[in-house]
Formats: sequence, C-alpha cells, structure tokens
Amino acid sequence: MGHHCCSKQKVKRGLWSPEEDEKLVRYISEHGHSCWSSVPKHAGLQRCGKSCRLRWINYLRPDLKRGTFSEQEERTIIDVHRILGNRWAQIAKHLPGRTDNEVKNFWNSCIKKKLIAQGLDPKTHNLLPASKTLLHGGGGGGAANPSGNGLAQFQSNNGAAAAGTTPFTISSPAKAAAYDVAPPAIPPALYDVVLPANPAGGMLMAHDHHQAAAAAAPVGYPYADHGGNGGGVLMSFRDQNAGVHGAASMDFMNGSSSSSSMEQLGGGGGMSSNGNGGFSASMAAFMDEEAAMWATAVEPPGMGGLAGMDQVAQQQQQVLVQDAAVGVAPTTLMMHGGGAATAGAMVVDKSVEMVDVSSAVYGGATATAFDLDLMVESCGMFCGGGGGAGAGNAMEQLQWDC
DNA sequence: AACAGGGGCAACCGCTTGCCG
DNA sequence: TCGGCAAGCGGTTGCCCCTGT
Repeated sequence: MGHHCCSKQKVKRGLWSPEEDEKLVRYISEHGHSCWSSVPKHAGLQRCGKSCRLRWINYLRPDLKRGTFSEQEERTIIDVHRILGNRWAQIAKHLPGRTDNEVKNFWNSCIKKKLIAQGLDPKTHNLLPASKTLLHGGGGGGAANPSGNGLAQFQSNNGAAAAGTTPFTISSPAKAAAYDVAPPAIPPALYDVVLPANPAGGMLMAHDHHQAAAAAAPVGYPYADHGGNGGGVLMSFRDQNAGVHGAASMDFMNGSSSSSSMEQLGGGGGMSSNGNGGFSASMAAFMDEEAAMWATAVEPPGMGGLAGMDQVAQQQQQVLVQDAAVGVAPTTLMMHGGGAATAGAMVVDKSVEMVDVSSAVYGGATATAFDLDLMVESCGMFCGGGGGAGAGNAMEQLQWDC
C-alpha cells in the first residue's frame, strides 16, 4: 500500500538508486521544493512527493552531517530528551546537521540500550524499578513497605547500606559492575546519610560533591562528570559542604534545609517539608508534570502529602533547580554547568525518589553549548511565565527559538 | 564456507497540524 | 466555520550488513 497521497499513480518504493538521488538533487537545487507533490513529476521521478521529501530531508540535504555521533552530541541528545521526551524533531534542532530520523535511530539503537544497561529508564532517565529494588540489597522488598516508595524501602534497609549495599552502589557511575556486586570502595560514612525522622517520608536525595573523586565516573558514562568537577554520584543524601558549593543541602525528612536555595525557588512561597513528607504549594508545583516542569504554582488536589507525591511519581519528569549561589531570580529554572565557580546545581527529580545530578555533573567549566541554550530558554520561559497558574505550555515555550 | 541472529539504518505508515479557499 | 490538501512528525517495518557459530 502506497501513500494515500499517491495511491492513484504507480510509484516506486524502497531504496533510492543513485540515479534517483541525482534527479532529485538536481531538481531541488534548481527549483527548490515549493510543493513536494509536484516535485516527482517535474523531476522525472516515479516516487510520491512524500517519499521525495523524506529522501531530501533525511539524506540528500547538503547541510547534513553524516557519520557517527560525537560524545557531545550524545550528551546533548540525552539532555534534551530528558526534557522533551521523544520529540525527535525538537531534539534534532539542537544538533546541527542531524535529522530527527537520525537522532531517533541513534537513540533507539544506541543510547537507549546504554541507559538501560546502566539501570536507567530511557523514558524518564531515572532508575528503573528493578534497579531501585536492588538498592535494598534484595532484602525486605516493597511488600513490607506500606508507602511503596523507594525511600521508605531504602529506610528499611539502612543496615544494609552500612554493610556495603548502599544506594550509591547502583547510582554510582561505576555501576557498570552490575548490580549484584559490591559497590566501589567508597566508605559509607562519607555519604552523610540523613536518616528520615518519619518512615513514611518519601524522598531520596542526592548530590554529593564531597566525595567526587572517590566516585569518579568512567569514561563514556553518560552521566559522567565532564567538567572535571568530580561528582558522578547520582544519589546521596546531603551535600556535606553546601557552604562551599552553594548547593542545596536539604533534609526533607526532617523538614530543614541548610541552604536557602530551595526556599528561594518558590518565589516567596518557599519550600518546606515536614515529617509527613508534605510540600508547600510552590514545591508541589515543581513536582507536577508540565506545570511542575515549568512553573505553575498550583497545587493539584490531593497533592498535599505523600499520596500526592506518589501520584506525581507516576509522571517522572525532572526539574532542574537553580542553585541559590548563582543568584538568579526565584522561579528561574536553569540547567547549568555546575562548575567550581558556580557551584553545583541541584537537580531535583520530581519522581521524588532520587535527585538526578546528571546535568550538574555534565557541564562543569566546560558546559556544553546546549546547556547554554537551554539555560537561556529555561530562564526565558520562567521569567516570562511569571510562575502563575497561567504560565503557558512549557514545551511550547521551550521550543520558542527552534 | 555457510548459516543464523542481531544491529543499524533507510524508508514507510498513519496521525496531527497548519494553511487556504 | 468547515473541509481539503500538504507538510510535519513519531512510530514502525524491512532490508542489508556484520559478526558469531
């Protein structure tokens, strides 16, 4: 069955011959493609216009960059995909010379498998459920956990953490060592795990610049610290040196924060947490899918406590939280390098199960061009959005310059 | 050397969106 | 406002090539 647009005529399908390519290139070069449906006719091709268009866009365009993807392109794809999802055309716009089809194929054939191999869900970029389970050393299990969230499960296994099967085992870039083996030689005590006061609390925190060197990521690891800033640990509980890094040091379980960064996020509303895992409206807004993504300060019904957080966890999306030390206005969302000068950004995963510092450790002093672009975009959309309930569609805003 | 299986990539399919009469 | 058409886009398929047995 051919395309509906060309079902009336006999058209050739399948791979393009060099002669066909030549005809199409010659025609487009001379006449352009004002109307694709008329291109095959005028170019002397027995193809439908749609096929011609695809061939031109995906293969014959002179500005296409062929060949394998660079490491930076790969990181860019992962970064943008984390935010946009499978919007290949939008992702491709961040990669000059690459087509959406190419990006899509590269994702499906390569990146996707890498992420899965690393225990990350390629859709959400968070730990796969199976991997989360492994955090608990296989002991206990969710069945014994009434709240059903990852942290509570982890809490029930604090002893195991001390024994070596810490959550850092899986989140460490060194997790290539499979999940059934002992973690890298990182002294558990160095992680300053903040034990929640309330077993029902549900947040797994991350970001430990303190032990960056010990958890150095292997080359090629997507979440490696490309900025030479150390890091590489995807999960921990508290930045031990927030005063130096300027990173948020939060103890959600105890409802305190040793840094003001998160409190600034809410634009006055601030962020608070109590022993029951409740969040203020401003933080709840960050936790919501689109609104949370790009700032709608509305607390959905039933979002008040852990139950609400669990709901949000169904729609895993990540919010990048601006570091207080950078001094950007409240409700400004940024992805930045996290270099020594700017300190590490805290990246809060709205799944509320862990904090993803991947973007923070990406950049360092050598933040990618994408980081900068997205930074501008993100700032723009936030500043423009005003943080009110009427803030527009986040995705649309993200694409405003595409 | 022959074959099977898997991976990568080009192309297709069908739905959505935008434009225009 | 509505319908038709073309383009855009994401998901899927199928072919080709490489690698392992």
